[in-house]
Amino acid sequence: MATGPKHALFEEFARVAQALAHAHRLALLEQVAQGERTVDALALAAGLSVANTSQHLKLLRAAGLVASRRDGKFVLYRLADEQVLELINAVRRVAERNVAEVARIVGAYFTKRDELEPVSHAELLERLRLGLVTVIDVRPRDEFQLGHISGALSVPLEDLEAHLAEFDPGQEIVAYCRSAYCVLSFEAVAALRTRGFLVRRLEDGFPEWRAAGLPFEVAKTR
Amino acid sequence: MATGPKHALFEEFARVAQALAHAHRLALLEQVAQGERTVDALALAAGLSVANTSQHLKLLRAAGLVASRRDGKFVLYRLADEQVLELINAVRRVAERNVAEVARIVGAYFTKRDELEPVSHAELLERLRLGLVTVIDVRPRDEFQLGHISGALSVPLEDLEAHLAEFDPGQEIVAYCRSAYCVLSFEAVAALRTRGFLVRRLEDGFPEWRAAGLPFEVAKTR
DNA sequence: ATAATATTCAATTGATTTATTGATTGATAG
DNA sequence: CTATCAATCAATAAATCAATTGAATATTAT
Repeated sequence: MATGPKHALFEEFARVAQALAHAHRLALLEQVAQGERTVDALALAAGLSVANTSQHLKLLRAAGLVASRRDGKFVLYRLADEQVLELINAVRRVAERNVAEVARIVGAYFTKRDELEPVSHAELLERLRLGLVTVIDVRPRDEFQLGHISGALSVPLEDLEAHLAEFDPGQEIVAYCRSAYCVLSFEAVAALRTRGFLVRRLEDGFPEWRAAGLPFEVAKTR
Repeated sequence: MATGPKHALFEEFARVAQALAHAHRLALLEQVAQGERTVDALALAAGLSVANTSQHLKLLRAAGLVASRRDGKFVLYRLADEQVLELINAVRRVAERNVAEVARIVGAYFTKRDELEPVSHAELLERLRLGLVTVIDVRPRDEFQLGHISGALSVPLEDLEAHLAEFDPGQEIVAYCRSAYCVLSFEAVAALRTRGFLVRRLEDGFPEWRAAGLPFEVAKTR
């Protein structure tokens, strides 16, 4: 049973899964999913050394999860395609449903801060169209500039205080971030609720919104 | 960046991916996806020692990919749920699209034997309803008995010769197997074509058919 | 109880993976 | 051409994983 085309394919599939099998690489993939980033920027965002980041990225590229191109002195990495986003979310869904420890972490850190249901893509799209919501992007500004939901305001979590005056207390706020469990949007929701705003989270992050073909904008080239 | 709930979740997601990251475990998952099997049966099917199989299964269970129950002396393993099937197929799709080596293997071993498009679920369902096709299940008989497409004939690949007389040369045959790249159905198609039959493969295996909620039957308890 | 069978566990060995360090390559600017 | 900066490579040590072996556990049949 150790030979034949089927086993050869399983070896390749295993290599793809292996590439996902490290917390740092999942963190890098989350970053890369926001848009093209340099190795340096990714290393900083993930809190890793540049050499280590480079090696993880190399492995991700060999597994077909990311692609890269050179732009002058920089090498820019991006997600290979949208199937990769689906794969990552498939892992997340299985872990949510079947791994007790995930339920425990989510229960302890996340749901208490966000008792209301998150907003779905469809609902946000409709309410945006009707002008009923303020959408805030709580990621760092450079990620906002790489791409954001059309009409969203850039309100990095650390600048939240400074933007409070801009929000209409009568209008609902929807906050979004990098992905389903990105902490920033949970923190933003908690902070705004204590100040009396009506605020909910988007069901998942910007990459999923873009992959769904919904309207987004890009600010600059870099 | 090495602490916090997000990192803890990534560690858990990585554990799920890690469970998929071995060819033997993917082979075991494919078997388990056909229906409940004993450790012994799985070890035999995968060509592994029982102890080794048991340890791989333990890891798969810890990652939430399979579940088990004891029935007398036996422990029966099954897929944890249908999300796991989706996860495995998400890995397969990414590998097909983005890993050159997969394209090479598929090209070399598979597509040459099966130049026609595979039959989709919807098409097979319709043609079955109209009585236009003979559906053959080319897996070993015990897998057929664990569950098969309603109306399918059990024609294990090694018994194919003996069943040739049963087939109506004027009617199209659709062969299916365990999964998208299960070799058996490719071999069956090749063998039947050389004998002049009109025959195609189903687009993927029995587990996907069942997960899609399409009609299937179970032969015996074991 | 005892034996037989199915599975799991524990300990070992060899292989693979990860992070670090420092050297090297590739590209640009002066 | 040289200096500089971004990224990669190479070598190493620590940690983890995989397969084997033999012992241990759980269940059934005698």
